[in-house]
Amino acid sequence: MAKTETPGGTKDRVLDAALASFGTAGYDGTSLDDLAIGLGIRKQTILYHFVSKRGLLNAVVDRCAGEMSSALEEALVDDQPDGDRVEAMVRAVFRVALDQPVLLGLLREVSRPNSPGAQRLRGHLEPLLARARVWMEAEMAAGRMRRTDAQLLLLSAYSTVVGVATEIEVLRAAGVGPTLRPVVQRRRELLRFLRASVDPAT
Amino acid sequence: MAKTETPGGTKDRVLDAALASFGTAGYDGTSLDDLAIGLGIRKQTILYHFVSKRGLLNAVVDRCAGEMSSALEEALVDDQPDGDRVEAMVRAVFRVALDQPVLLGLLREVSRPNSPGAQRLRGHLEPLLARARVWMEAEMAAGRMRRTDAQLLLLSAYSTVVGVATEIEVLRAAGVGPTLRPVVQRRRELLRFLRASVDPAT
DNA sequence: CAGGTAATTTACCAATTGGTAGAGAAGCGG
DNA sequence: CCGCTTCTCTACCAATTGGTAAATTACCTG
Repeated sequence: MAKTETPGGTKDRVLDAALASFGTAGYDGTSLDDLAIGLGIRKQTILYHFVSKRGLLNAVVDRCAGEMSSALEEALVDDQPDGDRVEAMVRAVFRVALDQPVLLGLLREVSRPNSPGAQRLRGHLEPLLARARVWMEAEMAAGRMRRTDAQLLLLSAYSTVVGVATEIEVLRAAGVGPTLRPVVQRRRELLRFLRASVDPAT
Repeated sequence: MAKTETPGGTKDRVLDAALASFGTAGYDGTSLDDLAIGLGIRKQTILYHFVSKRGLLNAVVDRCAGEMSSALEEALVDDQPDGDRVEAMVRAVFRVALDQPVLLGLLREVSRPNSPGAQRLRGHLEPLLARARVWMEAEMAAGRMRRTDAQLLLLSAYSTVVGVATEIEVLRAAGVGPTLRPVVQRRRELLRFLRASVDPAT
């Protein structure tokens, strides 16, 4: 029967609130009671839908990883076959970061080793990373990309992107308004860095 | 009188353990009871020395910020007057990161906005950042450095450095041994990035 | 030895936490 | 109207949490 989960339903509202709370207050800093009160419902309703707090985190991680993945897939598909795929992906990720900053907050929270949900996130990201690594190695073999450690480069780019979320908040705290400029500048820098790491001419 | 705090004393042992726990399990994920048990003492002993959990966090942050600051000061002082100060500072920070990875873990934990201790960390870092900004702006005015937004550049470099801590752990989780190579490579990349951002010729 | 101070401990406590058990609602097909 | 499923609620609980109060020990000094 596969009920298509009305977006206005309780389950989705809980997911939204949980994403925001996990991303800002952290997993341990989030209490199911507070979460429920904020939604005007009772804690048991949350537990009914997600069994346990851990289950809720898993659901949030699954959903975010899904959104991020499909954003990347999209960027790879409807782009010109041999256009700058790297740039397309970076732009896609930054677009997500701007549309839903909380998502990067969660990514940051959950990408800490020993964090609950870290393993699950890896499960989602690993196939993506594997594909990217294979592609990069093919490019390097074909001489279209400078020889370098693909995994390290990817990890570096990843941490840079996640770092953006933090920076935006830190800048805001430092009095630099929530303008677009820092993000755009950061994206430009990251692209320059990636091109430099990738350019076979160097 | 200023008792010079014997390094083997209980207070320092608590600080060490708290640093490790806050940096890996997070502030909320750390319980005073567990901390005490791990040290073979009672929780009240911790509270006697640091009044409250928050006080303990503040003490840990103070100590770490102090170590980081003095490492930076040292790099700036005993270096050649107009040698590559940027490189000296980067090397200093990476040295700290390698000697005490937990320290970067705490930095990461505490640099999350809305985190307890974030404000205190800012209090320590702000004067450093201000000095660096002033220096950079002077360099730019003298034409020895490319015109760019000093604050953004510093923030970018900062988040990159903090990202290293995570990466090391993630790599280890991914099966890449705790070798020096990733760190060295990352440092090289960061330096290249900084030079590119700074080079007036570009 | 007296006595004060610093350090650590035992004994409790109120509040919060994630979670269980079960009772009502609400809607729906027969 | 009945029975079934889905969803939400009230009631309760055991465990853990940070923290207070006071007793105890260790140590130093006069």
